[in-house]
Amino acid sequence: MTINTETAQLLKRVAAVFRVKEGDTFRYKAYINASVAIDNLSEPLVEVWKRGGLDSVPGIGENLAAYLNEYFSTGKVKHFNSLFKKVPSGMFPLMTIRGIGPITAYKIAKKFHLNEEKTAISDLKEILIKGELNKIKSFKEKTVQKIQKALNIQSFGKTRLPLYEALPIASEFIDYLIKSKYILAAEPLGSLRRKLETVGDIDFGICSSTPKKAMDYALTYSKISSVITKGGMVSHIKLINGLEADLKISLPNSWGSMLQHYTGSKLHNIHLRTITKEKGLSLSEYGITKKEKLNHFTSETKFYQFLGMDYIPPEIRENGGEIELAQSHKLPRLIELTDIKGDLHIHSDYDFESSHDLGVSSLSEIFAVAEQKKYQYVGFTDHNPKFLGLTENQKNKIILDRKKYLEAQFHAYEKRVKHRVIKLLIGMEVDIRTDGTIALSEKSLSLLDYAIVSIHSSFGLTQEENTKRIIQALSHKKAKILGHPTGRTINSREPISANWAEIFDFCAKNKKIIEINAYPTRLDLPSDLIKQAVQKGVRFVINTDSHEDSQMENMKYGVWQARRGYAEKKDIVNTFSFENLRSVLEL
DNA sequence: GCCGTTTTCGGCCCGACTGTTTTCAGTCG
Repeated sequence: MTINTETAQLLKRVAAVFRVKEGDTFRYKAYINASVAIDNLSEPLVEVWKRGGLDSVPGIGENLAAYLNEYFSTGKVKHFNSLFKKVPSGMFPLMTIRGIGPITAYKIAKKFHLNEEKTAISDLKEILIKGELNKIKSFKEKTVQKIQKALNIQSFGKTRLPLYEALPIASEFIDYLIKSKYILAAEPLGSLRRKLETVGDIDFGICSSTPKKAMDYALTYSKISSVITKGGMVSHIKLINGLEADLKISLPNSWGSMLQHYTGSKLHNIHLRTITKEKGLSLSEYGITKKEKLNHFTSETKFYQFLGMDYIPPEIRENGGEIELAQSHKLPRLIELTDIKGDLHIHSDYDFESSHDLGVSSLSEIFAVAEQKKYQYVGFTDHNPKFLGLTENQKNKIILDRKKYLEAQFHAYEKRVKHRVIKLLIGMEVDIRTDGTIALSEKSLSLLDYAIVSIHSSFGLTQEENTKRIIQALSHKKAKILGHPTGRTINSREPISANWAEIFDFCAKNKKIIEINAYPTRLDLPSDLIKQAVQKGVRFVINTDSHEDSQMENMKYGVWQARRGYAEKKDIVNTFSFENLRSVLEL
């Protein structure tokens, strides 16, 4: 479990205690909001804490910042622990079951003395087998059945699905939906539409003039394993791969409002409604109510216009200041996939045994894809030779041979194409060693157009050590780009600890470029950090880190990530013409 | 507990769905 999931869960538990013991629904909501905000954060909260930025997280104020400070310093919060003593601990695991909230969980845990977290779920199963759950007043047959059903389909410890796994699942369902004559349009909503790095479940919006027929059609999709709830306009299902999905139907005249509503984020919508409520407006998935008249919207653009705002792209609807920017017409013009003019991090098929993780596609295969994408340049950056047994001269010869190999293929390509030639850059991805030196000699470096420097080992150094090694590595004049900066891999490796503000300041001052690595399991930098770096005037390059030609399609993931970080075309160097790029790389 | 262009008190998004209810509570997103 990541630090953010863990912290979000802690606050959710505190919220539950306020709900059941104090009856304090507002404090409950405050804790829930903070919990949601933390869960949506792409940067580990502990890193935010280290740089003193806790209160910049929406939903975290003075008090929560103090509690979290205690939590990260000592590993516990005394105030929270005294609250937890007021309830049986067994209620907390029960809350992870769909349909069981704080109140139901408390009733069950209290009645059956479920005081152990570890056994609470199995205890509940036993209670159900004995048929004793209806001993609780207000628990009739249907409630018992509902809990039984939820337990049967519960997938415990489920992790959020990476975006690249969720997207094809969603596309396949959408393809099915739009085949129906009753369905006019269908879109994935929620975190998938906002292009979050991981998604918890998938929401689908369905536009139809005949909702009942549309819903019946949708629910006959062959890959649905169970229908959890079924309503006229909303149903909740589980797909055979275990993923849960919500289906929401909208009439055509309110399609825009519905897209807006279910795209969220939750905190974006809450903030939007809070500030418009003061002007006598009430917002819902059906439209905007003003003076008791409901105004319908067929598009989101019209919806935001009615509120006096510019259209806010889904990728930044995270309650991070975008609403105020839209009100003052100062939203950034986010980078688009079509702005991209090249890819500077591709692994070639040059086979040298002393490297690792070689590419498999030839230059002509890579250039064929680049041609389709109308790229103007491609940069090859294989890993540096790593064998300890090699002398510097031997390594240098490898670099030279590789250069000749790529140039020979390039000349062959040049002869074939007459009209427009894609430019070739020969770089290398060079390790940043623990001590901050880079793993290639001056002589070898001089053979390269540029070096991407990346951390591939010793991820566990302290914040100070990592900051120092990165800045030192980037200080070399050939080191133009910091590759996959945090080293994180989604759902598997935590990012390294580093003082990013200091690194960003260094990069802005010394014109070093930070990579937004588009490889779907990396998506590195996280969007929160991109946003900070953009504010400091740092420039980025969006690279696919491709090891075969098909992976060049991953560029879109990097662009989405950049958009989530408020990056514009001018912030991304591989939107530049080749001449401007040359000047940025000092070639 | 959070938050602020009617700020340091007094509010706190909105609706669907379900179940146990004759008007509402709980959960979810």
